[in-house]
Amino acid sequence: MPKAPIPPTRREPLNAQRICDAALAVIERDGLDAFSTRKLGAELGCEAMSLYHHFPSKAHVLDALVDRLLGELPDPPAALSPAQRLRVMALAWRALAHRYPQFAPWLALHRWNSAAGLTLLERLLTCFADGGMNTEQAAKSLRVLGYYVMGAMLDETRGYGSGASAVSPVADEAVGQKFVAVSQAGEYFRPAHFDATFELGLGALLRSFGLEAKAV
Amino acid sequence: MPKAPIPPTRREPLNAQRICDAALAVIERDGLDAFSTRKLGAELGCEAMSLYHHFPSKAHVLDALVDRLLGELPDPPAALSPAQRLRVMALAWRALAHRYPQFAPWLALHRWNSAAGLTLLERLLTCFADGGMNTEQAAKSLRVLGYYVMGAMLDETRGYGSGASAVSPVADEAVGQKFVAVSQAGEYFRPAHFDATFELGLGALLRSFGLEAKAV
DNA sequence: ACCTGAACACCGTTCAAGT
DNA sequence: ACCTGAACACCGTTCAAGT
Repeated sequence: MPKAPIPPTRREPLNAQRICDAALAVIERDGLDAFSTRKLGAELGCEAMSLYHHFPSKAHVLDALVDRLLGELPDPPAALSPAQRLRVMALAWRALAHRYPQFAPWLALHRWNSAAGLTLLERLLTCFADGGMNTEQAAKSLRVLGYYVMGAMLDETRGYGSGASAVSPVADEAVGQKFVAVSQAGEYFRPAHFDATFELGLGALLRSFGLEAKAV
Repeated sequence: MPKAPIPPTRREPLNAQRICDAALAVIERDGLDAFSTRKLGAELGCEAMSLYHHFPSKAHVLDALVDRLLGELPDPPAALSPAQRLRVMALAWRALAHRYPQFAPWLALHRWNSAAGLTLLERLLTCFADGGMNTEQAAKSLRVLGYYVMGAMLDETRGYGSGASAVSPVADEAVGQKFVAVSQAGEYFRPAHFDATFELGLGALLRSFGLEAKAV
């Protein structure tokens, strides 16, 4: 007589892909600070310790997530000018932060020294070189553009949830009375203005690079 | 007969100032992630719980630190042009991150909705207004400049210690072989070039704002 | 008023054991 | 090979108690 079939409640075996999917879901649902190996295990129907068979640490899971998201970024068509290609990549990079606002801080602050990150850096540096820059100009311009996009990603998303706001904020009424300029400017700090504001700085920086338009 | 004097080992009573001093010392010594209320208590020679008599939570201690550091930022002389005043404030803000690199992530990501923060925002917005901008232009330009400075602060300091680098970095030799442009650019990513790189973007953004020079 | 100690509900990770 | 359960060394914070 054959053995009884395994109970139907027996779940799929774990793998890196499923763990990453679940991690991103937990982070976007509960926030990055509340993300723990134990909670991730519960989400997957296993013990937290089972994860260590697929990743050496919690940080490795988050890094795998970064690599996956970086790998999704587009390679802009070569027909575009260098400045246009840089614009496309900057906007796609920023868009990732808006798609995963809770994960954004890890995404933005992570160094691009993984394979996917280095591939992107190479691609970006090529844009500057194609625009006529030498190595030094390209490296510094890349850094400048990176500072700007990274700061925007963090500033635009931190309001969404993860609690980096002051613990003892000044009450809104007091702001209106004592900080008139801030109070009036507040309207333009809202999400409705994010795209236009980002474009303002992005355009200024790209123009300042003086990249030669590539013949199409 | 009078009571015996209190033993000389009895320490100073706690106060907010001493707690903040110790917190900053612990953070810069051990890193922001390793900063805990228990460790702060040990540094001060008291139980972790004693801190709660002076601050309602650990986050409040860190916020008090932000407020103190923001309060140290200079108010540039009115004789300077609006663009020059903005430059002075941007550099002073960035300099704080370099003075306290471990604390920099909290400093940079914290919203300026405390009294000290709002005072600074008011001062910055006044520069844009003095340069001829209306409320909308001033608000958006402030945001743009903030993105840039914030990103630079984080990017320049994260290498110093708190471990936001990839957990599985590509080995240096492999970078040299497979990512030639990145490898060559690496020289210009070093701290020796931080000031010049930051100036590149700062100058570009300030010029793009088209602020009128104020007669001196 | 100021501080303590035990306790609660969590963490990430190690280790020996199970199947 | 893959997963588990107990355990270790931590967290932030609550609470009742001490002086």
